[in-house]
Amino acid sequence: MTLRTRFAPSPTGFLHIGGARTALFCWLHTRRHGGIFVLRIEDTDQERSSQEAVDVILEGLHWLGLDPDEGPYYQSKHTEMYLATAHQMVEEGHAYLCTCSKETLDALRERQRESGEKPRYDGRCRNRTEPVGDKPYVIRFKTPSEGEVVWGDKIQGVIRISNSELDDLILVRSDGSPTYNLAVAVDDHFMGITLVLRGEDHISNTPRQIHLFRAMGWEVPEYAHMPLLHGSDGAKLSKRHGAVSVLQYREEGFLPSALNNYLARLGWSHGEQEIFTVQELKQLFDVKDLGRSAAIFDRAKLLWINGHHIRSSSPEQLLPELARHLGMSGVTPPPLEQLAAILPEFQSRAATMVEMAQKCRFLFVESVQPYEEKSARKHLGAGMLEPLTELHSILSGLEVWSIASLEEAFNQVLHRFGIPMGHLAQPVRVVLTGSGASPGIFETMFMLGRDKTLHRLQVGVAYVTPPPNKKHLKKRVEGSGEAVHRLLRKL
RNA sequence: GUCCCCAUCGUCUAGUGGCCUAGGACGCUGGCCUCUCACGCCGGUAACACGGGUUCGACUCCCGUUGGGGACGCCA
Repeated sequence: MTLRTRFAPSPTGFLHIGGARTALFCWLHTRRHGGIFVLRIEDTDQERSSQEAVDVILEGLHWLGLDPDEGPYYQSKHTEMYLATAHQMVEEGHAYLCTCSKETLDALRERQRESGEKPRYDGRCRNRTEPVGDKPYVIRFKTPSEGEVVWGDKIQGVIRISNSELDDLILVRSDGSPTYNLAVAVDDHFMGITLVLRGEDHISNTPRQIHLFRAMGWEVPEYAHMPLLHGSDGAKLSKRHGAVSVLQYREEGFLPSALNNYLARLGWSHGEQEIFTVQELKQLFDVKDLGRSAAIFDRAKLLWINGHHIRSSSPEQLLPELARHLGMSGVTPPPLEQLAAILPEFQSRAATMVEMAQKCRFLFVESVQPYEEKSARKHLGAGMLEPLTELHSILSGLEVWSIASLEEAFNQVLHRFGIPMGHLAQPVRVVLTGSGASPGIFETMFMLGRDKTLHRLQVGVAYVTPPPNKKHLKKRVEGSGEAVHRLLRKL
């Protein structure tokens, strides 16, 4: 029998990182074993489900590359099938009609909790097979009162739950709609699911669903309950931790390959390997190798892995994202071919695509002023006037604008003033990029191009020119350059 | 409260009775490289929760304690 797994989110919110991990493990395990990955939308709760949520989940899965082989199926379209199953169970004596009101049940639970018992329905309607007048009723499953349910969980090992722990669960609500456990069992059966892989918060549902399978005489699938993902406080990931949509990670400049890599390493490992491509994961991942303890989400390591993937990605994979983030940071991104030329210089300098956009932004803006204050104070003293002027002069006369010629020009200035490399490179860097950190200075000048480099040097010269008194300045202004005009206006 | 699950460095993990004075990775940190920032390279920091067994020998097996998590809905 071919393996069939399913990922079954309920569309009551976005797909967060924990759900994404469940989907990833399901998908990877299925890829590894040549099975079918089914997507099923669990929208039996019409009140809380929404189409927007479905769309966002689909988009998130697609971004991660976890497209289903089948589906999405919608449970809301299978209502009749669920109800037919429930009625068959009533007919065959596996289920009954319960007319107890919510108030009655709340009171019952309250009493049980107080006396230290596990809250569960007491079965007072157990023999009812017909409605009582027009009194509203729900359909309940008649859980065996004796014995226990045992299954060999592919991750957790043998789990046994005593039937005395189980409630007579509601199959159909008083408004006639099916509930979760009924819908899941029916769908898992009719969709031919052979392996139910889900979070361990579903362990308590498993014996209930197994009971439904048995009552209907269906073959019970295999189960694998994976440990949950926890927030930094050690509790199940929730919105309180700022558990956000996986799409938020795209906005923050993470690569899907990196997110998959990181998520896969939470609860799973392969020797001492840390970096995996999706291809490798598809060949290596198996749920039987999963650990049994919960893992805490660690953004620092995600960042490191993301940096790794950025470094090992081809420009083609990165360019559209770089352009997108540049656009969002307010600069008009140049054509992709032009971006391709500069991208390699930034691959080793960014942990996220957002960071990369920030770091290469200086190439595309009109002005890099105001300079980063600390760097300017440190590197742009009055003493830089002559070296910068000299460099500008030599660069102006350069016939070929290349790394080699720029280096040669630099060396001339260095030699003439007898200063070390750092004493010229840093001031030039601040003047060209506005900050004290950038790719190599020759590469920076080369990428920036002749016009922008010369212009920014000129602006820099003006910046380091000691503030003269106005009279003196006015005299100089006659027939002098743009930069001085600007300086005058500033005074 | 009841039931279920878990327990190795701060975090992710390797470890399946002797190879462990516990290995790797992130982080933090010292250094190298160096025009800056990264990358890269070399080094350091830091853990078997506790108590009983079993055994010639326990991180590894068993029991208990403690701690953490999950589940107890006409939510999924």
